[in-house]
Amino acid sequence: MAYLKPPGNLRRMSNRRTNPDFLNGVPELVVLELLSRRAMYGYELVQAIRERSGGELTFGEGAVYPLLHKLEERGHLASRRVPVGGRSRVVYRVTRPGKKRLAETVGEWRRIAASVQDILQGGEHAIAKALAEGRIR
Amino acid sequence: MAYLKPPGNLRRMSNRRTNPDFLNGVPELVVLELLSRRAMYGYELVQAIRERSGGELTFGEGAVYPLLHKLEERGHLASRRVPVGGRSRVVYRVTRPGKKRLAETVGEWRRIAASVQDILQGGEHAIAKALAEGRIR
DNA sequence: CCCAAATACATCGAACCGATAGGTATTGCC
DNA sequence: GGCAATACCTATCGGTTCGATGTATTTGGG
Repeated sequence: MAYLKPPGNLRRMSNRRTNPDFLNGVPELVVLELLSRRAMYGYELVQAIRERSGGELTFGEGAVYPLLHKLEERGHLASRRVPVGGRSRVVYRVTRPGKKRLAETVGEWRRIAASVQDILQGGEHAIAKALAEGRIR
Repeated sequence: MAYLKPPGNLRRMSNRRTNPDFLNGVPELVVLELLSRRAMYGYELVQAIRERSGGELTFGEGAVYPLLHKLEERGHLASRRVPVGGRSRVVYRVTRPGKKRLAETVGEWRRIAASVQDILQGGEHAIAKALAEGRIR
C-alpha cells in the first residue's frame, strides 16, 4: 500500500510524479546519516525518515530499497540477514567508506545550502568573501 | 567553453556528468530570484549566478538557456529583444505568475532545507514539533 | 478461527532534469 | 589576422525519484 502524506500537506501543485524539486541526492544523504547512528532494516528506515523529518520527507519503499541495494553495491553499506519470528529482516549498517562518503555528502549539502541561502537573502557578503579568497575576480 | 569549478574544489568522486546531487530545482529558483530583482539577458545571468554564489554555483549556458525558454513557455518569464551595437540581446523579466511561482519555490526550499538540517543535527525537536502539530502520531 | 491491517521485502518504468558537447555569429583588442 | 570574450541556441545522455505492483508473514479484533 502506498504511504500517503499527512493530510495537512498540499500535494505538489504540478502533477509531477518524478524527481521533485530539491530532493536530488537527499535520500542518499538521509539514509547514510540515519544508518550511521543505528543499523536498521528497510521498512524501519522508511518509517524513521518520515518521523525524523516530522513528516516532511517521505521516501517510499520504491525509493528506499533500490537505494539500499545501490549503496551496498558501492560498498557504502553492509547488510546481514536477521531472522525474526519466521520472518527475515535485512539489516544495514554503514561501512567505513560509507562514513567517508557521508562526510563528503554532508559537506556538499552545507556548501550548496549556504549558497542558495545567500542568494535568497540577496547577500553581498558571498561576493565579498569570494573576492577576498580570490575565487572570483 | 565549459565553466570550471574553482581549483580548490575537488571534483565529484564518481565520474558523474549530469544532475549532481542537491541541485535539482536550484537553477530555476536562482534564476527566478535573480531576475525578480533585475531584468537580465542570458549570458549576463550566467555570470551573475557564479558571482552571486561566490563561484559555488556555476550553471553554464547549456543549463540556463533551455531553462529560460521553459520558464517563458510556462509564463513565468517574459522577454524582449534589445539590439545592442549590432548584436541582439534577449532580456528576461519575471511576470506576476513567475513571482508567485518564486514565492512557492522559496517556501519549498526552506521547508526541505530545514528538514535536512534537522536530520543532520540529529535533532529530536522536529519530532516533538510534528507531534504537537499532529502531523505524525 | 477468520479476516483485515500492518509488516517486510522487492522490482520496474515513466517522467524529468542538468550538463556536456556541440554549433553559429559578432565585437574588441593586440 | 588571430584570439578571447560576448551572446545565443539545441540535441542528447545519463542519472534520479517515485508510483504502481507483487508476494508473504504476523498480529489483533470480533
